[in-house]
Amino acid sequence: MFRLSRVTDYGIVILAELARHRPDDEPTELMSGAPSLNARELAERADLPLPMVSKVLKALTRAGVLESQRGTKGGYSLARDPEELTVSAMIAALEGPLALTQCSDGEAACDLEATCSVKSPWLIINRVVQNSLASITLADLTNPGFAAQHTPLAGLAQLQTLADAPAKPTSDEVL
Amino acid sequence: MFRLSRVTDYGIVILAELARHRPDDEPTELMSGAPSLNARELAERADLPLPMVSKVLKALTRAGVLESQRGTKGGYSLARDPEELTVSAMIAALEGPLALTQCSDGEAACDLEATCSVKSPWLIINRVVQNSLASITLADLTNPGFAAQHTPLAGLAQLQTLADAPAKPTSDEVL
DNA sequence: TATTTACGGGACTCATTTGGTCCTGTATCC
DNA sequence: GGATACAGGACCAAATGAGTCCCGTAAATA
Repeated sequence: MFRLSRVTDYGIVILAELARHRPDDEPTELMSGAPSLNARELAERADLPLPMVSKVLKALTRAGVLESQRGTKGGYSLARDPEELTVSAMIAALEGPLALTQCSDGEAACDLEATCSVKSPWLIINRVVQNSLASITLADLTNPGFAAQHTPLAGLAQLQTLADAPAKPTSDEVL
Repeated sequence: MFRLSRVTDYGIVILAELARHRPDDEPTELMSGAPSLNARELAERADLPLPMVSKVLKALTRAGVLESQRGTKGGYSLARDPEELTVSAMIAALEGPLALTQCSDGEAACDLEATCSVKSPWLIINRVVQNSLASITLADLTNPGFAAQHTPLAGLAQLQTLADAPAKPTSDEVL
């Protein structure tokens, strides 16, 4: 059905919560570096089951999107600024590299490769989608004004915007 | 893994075969309307198992992408010109409307709707992807020159092209 | 140092989806 | 009327996904 897994769906929600929590942090933590929330707090804020939230947080930490702190005052915090974390990077962290079809992920050439004439078009499509997702950041997701700029009928204007504002490169960019 | 099903993958290959078959058709069929290939012939050309090809063809016919003819000289033919069939229409025909997450397909509001702050961004992402896929047609997929224009590093140029050339609207456009 | 808290890395179960096949019915052509 | 080919399912095995749980380890505190 051409959709991403629920883990990724939850992950975006959780990351948005973390991004929203950054600015108005408790003063007592100001000197200890990045503010953080633990898994339980995030599960409550997002109203999601704690085990799933914990699972997602672990995956995001392993992917380098989050930083974790163990112990009594432990928790999770963003490894980068929300402006530098793209949607494509979030998806890649939680689902692996974007690849719409088997033959477009670079591995395991299918047995049709010699005669397959649609391979490169799929690669093109992959790239277009990838660029689209790389042009939206976590900061955009938590910016109330962002959605208002993109009404349902403004699709082409959105595309134009994407073309004018190149995607920010990230270290874990794929494809 | 953010990929589409194998049925869709096969479907694109099959549609490409049908599109490629159109121009140099046997003269004997010129007066009988659109040229056609039957399921067995398509399975052989695409080197795919016949039952799967048949399944895909039936789905494409039900979706209105193909027209079928029963009987001894039966087979399948494109319902429209390749220039008018977009990639997004093909995907929609085989997998249903594009919806990356549950909350973006318009149905069954999830129980987080009241507090969910990332819903509209997902809608935006959906639309951007949709527009990208709607800008590439079946004719592009079978045009050898098309892939050459889009080298792996020309992602942004591709986006610019999309913005300049608005997507062709189709009857089964979704979202 | 003992205890508590919280992350790390798994294994594990259950339900759903997917990939693939097959069978019966119906329309068409000769 | 017989052969061909599409229509529409049912059906099954394998893979995937969602979700839970357990045990180990690190950090802070009393």
